[in-house]
Parts: sequence; structure tokens; C-alpha cells
Amino acid sequence: MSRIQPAKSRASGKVTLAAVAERAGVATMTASRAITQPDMVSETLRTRVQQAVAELGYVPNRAARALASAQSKVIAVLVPSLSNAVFTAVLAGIQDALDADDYQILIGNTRYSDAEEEKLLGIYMQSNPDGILLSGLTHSARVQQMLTSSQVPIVSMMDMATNPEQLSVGFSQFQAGQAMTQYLIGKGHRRIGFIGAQLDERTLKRAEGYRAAMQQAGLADPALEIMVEDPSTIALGAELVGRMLEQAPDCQAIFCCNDDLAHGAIFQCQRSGIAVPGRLAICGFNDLPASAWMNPSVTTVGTPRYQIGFEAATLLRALIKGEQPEVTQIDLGFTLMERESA
Amino acid sequence: MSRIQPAKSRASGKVTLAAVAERAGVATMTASRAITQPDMVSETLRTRVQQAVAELGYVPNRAARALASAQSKVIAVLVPSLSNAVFTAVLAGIQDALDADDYQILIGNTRYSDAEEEKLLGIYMQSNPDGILLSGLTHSARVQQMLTSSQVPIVSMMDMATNPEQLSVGFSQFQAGQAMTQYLIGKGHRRIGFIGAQLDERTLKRAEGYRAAMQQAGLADPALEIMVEDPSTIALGAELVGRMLEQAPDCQAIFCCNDDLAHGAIFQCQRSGIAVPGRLAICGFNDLPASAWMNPSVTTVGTPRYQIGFEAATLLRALIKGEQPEVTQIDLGFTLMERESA
DNA sequence: CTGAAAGCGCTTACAG
DNA sequence: CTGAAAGCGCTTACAG
Repeated sequence: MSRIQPAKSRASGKVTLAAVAERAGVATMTASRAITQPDMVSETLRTRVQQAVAELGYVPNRAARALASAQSKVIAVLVPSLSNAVFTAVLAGIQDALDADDYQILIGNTRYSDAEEEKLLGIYMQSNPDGILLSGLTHSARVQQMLTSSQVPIVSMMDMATNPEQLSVGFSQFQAGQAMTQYLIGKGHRRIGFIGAQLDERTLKRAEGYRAAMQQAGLADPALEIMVEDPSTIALGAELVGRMLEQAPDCQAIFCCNDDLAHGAIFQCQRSGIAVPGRLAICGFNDLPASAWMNPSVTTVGTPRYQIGFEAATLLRALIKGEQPEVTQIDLGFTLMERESA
Repeated sequence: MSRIQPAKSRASGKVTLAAVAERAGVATMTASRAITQPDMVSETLRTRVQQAVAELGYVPNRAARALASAQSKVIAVLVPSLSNAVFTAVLAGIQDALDADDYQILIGNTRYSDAEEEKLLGIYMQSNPDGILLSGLTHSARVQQMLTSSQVPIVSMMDMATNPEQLSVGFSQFQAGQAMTQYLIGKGHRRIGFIGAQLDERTLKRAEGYRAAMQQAGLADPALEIMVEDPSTIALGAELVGRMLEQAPDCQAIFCCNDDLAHGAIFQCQRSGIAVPGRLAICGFNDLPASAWMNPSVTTVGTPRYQIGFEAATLLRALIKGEQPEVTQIDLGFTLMERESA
């Protein structure tokens, strides 16, 4: 005997809070409170509402909630890559830090592209995120403009900001690059090459660290540098080690800006009969799992990416809650992993 | 001379469509149309609205749009892992397929956990997704219940469904496992071990394929199987190759359920002086980049993960548009990559 | 502790 | 092609 549905209804057909309230015999907003702030409702009504929720299979409508409360419960995360294990570890840290809260995490893969970053951020802004997690310190003018005009709390990940206003969690890419180079110098190498790929801001900082160390030791030579924009892969490392040996035949050691390149370089040396580290020392960056297991095992820089994600998300959550953070720059450091390859 | 803001306003302070409309001197809904369906508005008004949008820096409110239109423009994607390169490739395919559309892609990492999958899906359901992309064919009862009661279009990725109602894009994990085993048998091996980790449904299907091939050849022996629930890693592969050789010293070949394990097994053999493939043939699954470059290079199964993501997203988009798909099961196949290690 | 009313910012259906 | 009205499903103030 149900009444005929008005033909022109715009209702979604889903169970609404109003239906729950009716079932429980309370006002809509009592039902709302019973769900979002259970402590403010008497036990009797609370259980009645909870039962109605269960019976009806009520699922809150996030869009309606966001619209009414002006709180999206969305956190947008922008990373330059998902195929790079570094950033998936960062995401795992973020996920763990935010696990208890009811946040919707929007994961955006910018693919190292400013245009893609702008596009994704533009879409994410439509969701009025409560907070944003960014990779890197530098961004396009449009991105910066979207960010500042929105007034949303932001935390930058991966590197240390020089501007104290900019909250950042990471470690000094420059210092890490410098430290690895100094390690190689300390091992007695003079002709130390650097292979950089992708040329994102972190690679460039590592390269600067390399140059600083080389200059300080009076060893700098542009012929020892190879910088290419291609994404870093094993295949590229295999290719570039050959190029390095052509352009600097007396090269004794190569600092690869990340482990993928180093692995490729080592595999290629094995094929070409070039002893590593005997004839050529090779090291990488980031300490990917394979680095500890390869033969030779790979000397590299261990980086706290999971921790970066975790701490950045924790800091962001505090900001969203309106807390004044004690520290605005969290330096998680890095670890030089001395192994067999260099 | 602006009027004093009412103290109790709930307005977000952001630029609204109404503000844009006022600026352009049109009705709100004309402004709305000028933005979402520009063709239905005269050129004069359209440009006036567009200019107002630019001047005011208007950003549409997605929550309001979703609420009013009953279209979330959200697609939820659930994958079991982000650290596994297979799934990041799937995600890349999805991203590319949906690039032109204005979808918000919700990426959820279930970490191979049913509980996590339920939790994420529960949260995503609050956003009323227009479509859902799932990994795998089997899901917990609660997940299935959420899915069926929601009536949302769903496409399953990675394996082929037997139920024709279930749309799926992938390849037969069973057949792939069987094919690799038959390849090893064809190479003359009799004592062929299988190492499975994680024990997700895909690994189990590959193991079934292995068993089927072994039984068919009259070579089946439970002592040749190692199945562990730990996540598959290089370290685990290194450990398990030793265990296999203990429990089946006459083992001639090992089929690892994925490349990480195979890499670890090979590295460990190198350290232990076990010749690969001379003394022990080792093969993997998925053809990760390192497999082509290692020494020995790794025999494995190439899988079309990028394509899976792309095709699944394309199919889902058609479903969302209300199209009746011609094929409901898209088998993208697999490729046996014969290399040096087996 | 509980509730009637108003409003969040947009789009839908309808009419002109 | 354009617009006044109503409504999406929820929460916020306010009052009792």
C-alpha cells in the first residue's frame, strides 16, 4: 500500500539519515548526532539509532556531509611517481599515520610533470581538501597560486625547505649527495663520475652535493657528469655506464643518482667483464631491496621514506586540527650504506 | 560600503557559482550551464560567464555538484599492493584510460587484507562512486554485500571470471602457471619445485596450474611445494631456495610465483656457489624490469598489467555511460619469456 | 539531552 | 536560449 513515487523525484533512492531517524523515532539531527557524536545522545536513543542504521544499511553521504559541514575530510597527496618504490613507501607511511581517522586520501601521480601536477591539483581543489601533502619544494607558479589562495594546510615531503614558512619533512638531498661523494673520495678515488636521470629537483640537489664535494677536493670535471632527462631505469643505467666509460675512460667510480641506475650499470659491467668494484666502483641512492642482495651488494644511501610519509601526515593532521606545530622542519636524515660495490 | 557579514553565516567564504552569475549578470543556472554544457548557452553569455570565472578564480564545489546531480564522478580502485610494480602499472593504465574524463580516482591499497578492503570500500561507498575497479575475483561476504546492494558498475581485474555475470579483464592465472610448468618439463626437468608466497588468490591459481601440469606429467610430489603467507620479497626468495634444497635435495628447477622471489633465489644461489641454471633452473612470474638485465637473465611470464588497467577502466567507463558491453570477459593473455635462468 | 528550521553550493525539471 | 523554484542529504546554530 505504499504511495506511488512522484515521477519527477530527484532522490537517489538510497537510505537517508531522515529514513534512519524516522525508523528510530527521533529527529534527523538526533540521528546525525548519534552517529557523529554518540556521547551527546542518551543511550536509549543512541542504540535505537544504531539499530535503525544496521537494519536499513545506512551509508552516510559524504558529499552532503562535506557540503553541510564545510569539512571535506579529504587529504590530497601528490607524488611524482608510483613506479618508484620510494614514493609507494611514502604513501604507506601516510596511510598508516592517518589510519585511525576517517580521511579520504586522494593519491595523485604527477609523473614528474608540472602540467599533470596542475591538472591533478585543480581537480583535487574542487573537493576542498582539508590538507595537502606535496612532494618536493618547488612548484609551478599556477600550483603555488592555487595553494596560497586556498589557505589549506600544506606539508612538503622529501627535502628540507630553506624558507621557514614552508613546512617540510625529509632530509637534505644536497648533503646526502655530498656525503656519498666524500665517501668515494675517502676510498681513494679521484675520477668519480655522476650519472643523473629524470632531473627532478632531488636529483639536481644530489648532483649539487656531488659537485660541491668534488670541487672541495679539487677533483671537479664536467666530463665526469652525465645528466639525462629520461626516467631512471635499469636499462638506462646499463646504457649510461657505457657512455661514461667512453667520455671518461679513466673513470674509477660512478655515483648513480638512484639505485635503478646503479643496478643497471652493475649488470652491464658484469656482461662486459668490467670488475665491480675492482675496475669500477658503482654506488646508488635510496637503498632499494635488491641493493642488499645483488652480487656485488650495492653501496648506496638509505633514505627514510616510510618515515617521511608518516611524519608528514602526522604533522599535517596536527595542522588541520588547528594545532601550532613546535617544529616546522623535520629532518629525518639519511644513512650511508657501505657494501661491496663501492 | 559592503554590508556587514552576518555573524552566524555558514558560508565557506569561497567564491560560489552565485557570485559568478552575479558578476556575469546572469542567473545561477545559466552560469552553471555555461560551465558544464557550454553549447547550450549563447556565445555572449558564455564568454561573460567564463570571464567572471577567471576574474573571481571560481573553483566548482564537487560535493555540491555530487549532491545535486547524484553523480559523484568518482571511480574507486582497490589494489592489494602499491609496492608491487604489477599494480602500479595497472594504476598507470587506469589513469591513462580515464585521463580525458573528469573522474576523481580513489586509489585504495588493501594490503592483501580482507579487513582493509572492507574498511576502504566502506569509506569509498560514502562517496557514491560511479564505478568500481577491483583486483581479483573473490572477496569477503561483507564486501560482496556492499557491492551488490549498491548496484554500482564493477569490473574485476587480473584474472578471468568463470561467472559470466562478473565482468573481468586479465588473463588466466591458472593457465599461466600451467604453461610455465610445462615449459620446465619440456626442458627435461622432472623434479620441479614451486615456491609460493603471500598466498593471495593469484598465487593460489598459479600453484593450481603448476599442480595440474605436474600431475599430468606424473611428476607431482607435495615435497616439491613450499607455500608461505609472508609477502614475497627478494629476502624471502633467498631464504626459501635454501629450504627447498633441504626438503628436496634432488630438485632440478624452481618455479617461483613471482619475480621478487626468483631474484632472491638466484642471488642466494650465486652466494652459495649453486650454478643457475646448471645445477638449478629458476624462473619467476611477471617479468619485472630487472629480470631482463640480471645475470643470468630470468625466465618468467610476461603479464599485460598496464593493459589490464587500461582495458578495465575503458570497460568501466562504458558501463557508467550505460552502454551494453559486447564482451564481458577480456582475456589479455600472457607471454612466456624464455631467458637464461631456466 | 532533543528538535524545528535554515542553509551548505550546486543541478534538475519545468516553463517561457 | 534563459531563468525562478525546488531539492539533493546532511550539519550548524539556536532554543528549549
